[in-house]
Amino acid sequence: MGASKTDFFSADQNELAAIAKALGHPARIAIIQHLLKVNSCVCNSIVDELPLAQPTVSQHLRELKQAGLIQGTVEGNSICYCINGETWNKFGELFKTLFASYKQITKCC
Amino acid sequence: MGASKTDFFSADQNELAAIAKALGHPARIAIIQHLLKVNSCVCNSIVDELPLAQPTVSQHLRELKQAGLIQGTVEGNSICYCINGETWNKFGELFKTLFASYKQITKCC
DNA sequence: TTTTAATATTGCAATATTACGATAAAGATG
DNA sequence: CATCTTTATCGTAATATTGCAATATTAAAA
Repeated sequence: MGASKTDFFSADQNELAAIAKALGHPARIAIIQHLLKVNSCVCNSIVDELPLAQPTVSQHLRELKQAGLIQGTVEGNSICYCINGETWNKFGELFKTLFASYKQITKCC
Repeated sequence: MGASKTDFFSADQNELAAIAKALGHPARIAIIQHLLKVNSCVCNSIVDELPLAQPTVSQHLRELKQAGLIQGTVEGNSICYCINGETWNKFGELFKTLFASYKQITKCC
């Protein structure tokens, strides 16, 4: 019907899916890559980095924040964003585990 | 407008986003985890593993296939699915690189 | 050849996402 | 205080996703 049946999946599965979903848009990948590149808190500049209007960027930032991937701190009349190190590393482990749990199948139909 | 402005982002960013998007649903995470667990080709059983109707599962399988994460081979009157090892490892590297490129910030606003 | 089994496709309804103009909010600056 | 700057929120339109019943497809089995 349009709404995901999240109740029928494990918390684990829903969490992984939620992070992946948050990363599932090129604008949000671009934001993350920018924050990783400058490796510090960034105020103003994010909107200028993207080919999107300010309200749209603000919306993407909120989604990344809700997923726990980034954090924003009020600094005067602007807001500084950066990667949320704690959750970033935690999520990195989750994905690492997921991808690493594949054992090359030698024989397959 | 509803449609992502993919044209304005790099191929790199769109690819990462596309994989993340494919993994951005608990049912698809569940399918992937199941395939990783059994570590072989699986015909029939995927529908039974999920709390979803057969057409819905078929749709999720198609999305995972289109993203390149899994592959399906016709085997008699059924179809065997498994992780696509080549692309799986490639995507694993992409995510590993993304998550590893974070250097812990000691001082942040 | 009819039936059965497994999977895909179609069509549709409900909901979510994406994008942006307009506007609000909140602090800085003159 | 008036204004500017920066960011968030609201409202809304366009499009995408999710889910399933009904149906089609394909090959095995009887």
